Amino acid sequence: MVSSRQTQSIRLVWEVFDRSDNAFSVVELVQMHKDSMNKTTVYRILDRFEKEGKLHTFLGKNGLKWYAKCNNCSSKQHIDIHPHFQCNECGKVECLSIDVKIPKVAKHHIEQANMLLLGQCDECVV
Amino acid sequence: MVSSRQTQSIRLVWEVFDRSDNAFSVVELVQMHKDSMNKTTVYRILDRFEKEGKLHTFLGKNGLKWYAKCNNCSSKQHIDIHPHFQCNECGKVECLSIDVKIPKVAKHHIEQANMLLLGQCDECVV
DNA sequence: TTATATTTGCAACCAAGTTGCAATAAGTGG
DNA sequence: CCACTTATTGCAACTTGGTTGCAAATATAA
Ligand SMILES: [Mn+2]
Ligand SMILES: [Mn+2]
Ligand SMILES: [Zn+2]
Ligand SMILES: [Zn+2]
Repeated sequence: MVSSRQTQSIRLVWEVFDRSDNAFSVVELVQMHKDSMNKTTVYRILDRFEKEGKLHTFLGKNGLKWYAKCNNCSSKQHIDIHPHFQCNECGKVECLSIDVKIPKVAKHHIEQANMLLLGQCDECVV
Repeated sequence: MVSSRQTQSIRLVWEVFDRSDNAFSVVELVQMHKDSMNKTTVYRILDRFEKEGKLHTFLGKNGLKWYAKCNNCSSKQHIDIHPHFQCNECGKVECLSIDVKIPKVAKHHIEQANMLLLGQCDECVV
């Protein structure tokens, strides 16, 4: 279901993404809002933002869910599919605006390619 | 820790992989051995096989852990890194022997690229 | 066959995520 | 400004995948 009311909690969660272009894990998001709302609420709001095309999600290296702002997506479709990077040192996650060409596989129909790059980020690289 | 004894349980878990080139989720593996061993044992044996370079693991579309046979890996290193495919219809997972060239990202050091392709497998494609 | 160290079972635990339902609070119209 | 309707939230309980500590079992070397 898509949000139809502008609540305090919705504003608070959105602010985090509005102020930064980083990706945030669901664990961070629950943690940073733990004094102002229930974790269920955080999960539900993130869910709605995704359905509305405001945020997109992907899985980090341990299968943890991450959220980041969308560009030009809508409740109709998510169009900004791109690879993500996660730093093995500090754990930070970034959206990468590079194109991955989807490989062809005989007799298969490929709909989507999820790519997660692992390594050291600009702050952790030696 | 690497196996130093050949037990019944170890033999049973290995047989599954020996008989097929499929990938198996940890959930399937626990399920199929539930009458002959404890789930903890399954987890521990899979763990050892990975450390020994007999199996490699990766995450499927819901963050679930999957295991598949290695080719020419050892306890020293896993060398057969490749993309995986998961069918959106039947859930089946396959190792793909295709090369993915690792993209360069400015100021980052990329160590590894995990790629998961999603779509319809040969049996589910229309 | 015995000794020893590895492996296993079990029960309890943990973390991420979900559900049902009652309470609360946006938004609407009067 | 007030009442009403219904979306949203809090809460507690639950589910699932995965881990841990420790005592019991068992593979192997002597
Ligand atoms: Mn992204
Ligand atoms: Mn594989
Ligand atoms: Zn870093
Ligand atoms: Zn299929």
